[in-house]
Amino acid sequence: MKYAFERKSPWVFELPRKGPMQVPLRLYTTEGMLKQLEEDQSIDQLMNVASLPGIYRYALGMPDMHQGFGFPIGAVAAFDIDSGIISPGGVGFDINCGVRLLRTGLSRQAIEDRLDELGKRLFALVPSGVGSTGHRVFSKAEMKGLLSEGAPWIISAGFGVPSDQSAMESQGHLAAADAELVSEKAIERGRDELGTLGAGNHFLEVDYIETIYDAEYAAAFGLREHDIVVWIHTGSRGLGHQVATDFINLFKKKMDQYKIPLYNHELAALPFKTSEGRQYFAAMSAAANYAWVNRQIITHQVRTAFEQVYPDLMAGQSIDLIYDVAHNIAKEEVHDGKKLLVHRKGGTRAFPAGHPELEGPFAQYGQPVLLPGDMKRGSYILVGTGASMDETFGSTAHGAGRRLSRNEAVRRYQFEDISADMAQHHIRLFAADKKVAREEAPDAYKNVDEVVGPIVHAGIARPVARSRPLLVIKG
DNA sequence: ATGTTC
Repeated sequence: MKYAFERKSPWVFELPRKGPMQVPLRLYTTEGMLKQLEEDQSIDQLMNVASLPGIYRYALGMPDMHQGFGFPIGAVAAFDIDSGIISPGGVGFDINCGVRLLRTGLSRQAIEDRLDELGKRLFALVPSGVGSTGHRVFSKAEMKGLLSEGAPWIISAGFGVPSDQSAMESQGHLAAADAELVSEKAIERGRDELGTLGAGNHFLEVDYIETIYDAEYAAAFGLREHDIVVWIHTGSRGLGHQVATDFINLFKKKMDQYKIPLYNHELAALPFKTSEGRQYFAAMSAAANYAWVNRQIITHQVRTAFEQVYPDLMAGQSIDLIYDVAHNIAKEEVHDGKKLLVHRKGGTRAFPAGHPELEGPFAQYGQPVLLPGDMKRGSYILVGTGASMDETFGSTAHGAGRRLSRNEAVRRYQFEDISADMAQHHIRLFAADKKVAREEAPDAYKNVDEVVGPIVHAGIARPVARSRPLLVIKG
């Protein structure tokens, strides 16, 4: 073992602070997955995060952790609001990359005969792939509106129903957003990309509920065995990427001035309470609003596809949003009675019942935690717990997490083999780009069952249900 | 992740 981790429990491993580290690292994982982490730079990256000013308690790694830009993916770090930093690399390039889950109320058996047609309609109505553009271009004035207001803006424009908004983290908008701090270049990149999936790990999936782990919570979230659900995973596209690029460049220039140590050239950070820190937070919030609008337009397109393909079944039937989570974001939250800036980079909020930020049924049950796996082995729906508030700043993992780099996956897997293997499992794959599909080969990811293990055993989320794919649309 | 090397 290259690092001197102490085993706090079978699922929690701690690396004591040393050198410039202000706090220890704490990893929620297994012995086996911890060993794999030594093959990339993610532990060193998390040690750098633990060395940043104002970090509170520990730097957290989730079981899906792997190497990212400056800051690992599958990591959570909270900083004192007054003395701590904010880091664009701690949010990620795809600001408010996130996941939403829809329930259709239709059974697997009912939709099976027209699945191919559904796949084709979804593939046509939801543009995917690098550089994909949407069905309409938004004006600059419209961009300012949606960047400021988020999901409510696009729902008012007719894409969705008011009840959608109450099933979104932060109700689909961050009030700190300031559209004036999003560069012209970022706005220009974003005007024609709304309603598009993008590439990489982004996807649209039609799944069926395979297993219910908790009948009461499944019923509360409207999940029934064999029912069809739709997963949407995408973010803020080129706009968010441009905001991240703009502010990483600005931050790098200013670090010396604010005397923030640069442990790695990718890990730019500035005090939150500086004009630059606040500016990034306001621009990040606007990009987060854009991502919620993006997922909302895609939701509208999914509803349209189901209505077109199944007009008979959809008569009197609505497709409802179960929940929408952000997994690349920084938010002001209160933990241990302290105001903190929580960075979740590939981390899902997992607030429990009774949390003051939750409303409606979620106040009673806790928020749904949406944890997608790879495109063959399916995904989990969990629920937030009190232990996540006590231990992980109300957070858990965000997905299976990569096991292999994109390049390594392309070297190992051929498109035809992936497609044939998925067909064997009765999964139809619609891929905009064969190379991207090879990067996303199921075996390039950790086994989602193995990733969920430490979460469930440590109690930082509770399992509610598991779904398996039938149709996969990939960028 | 990304108008996939501004």
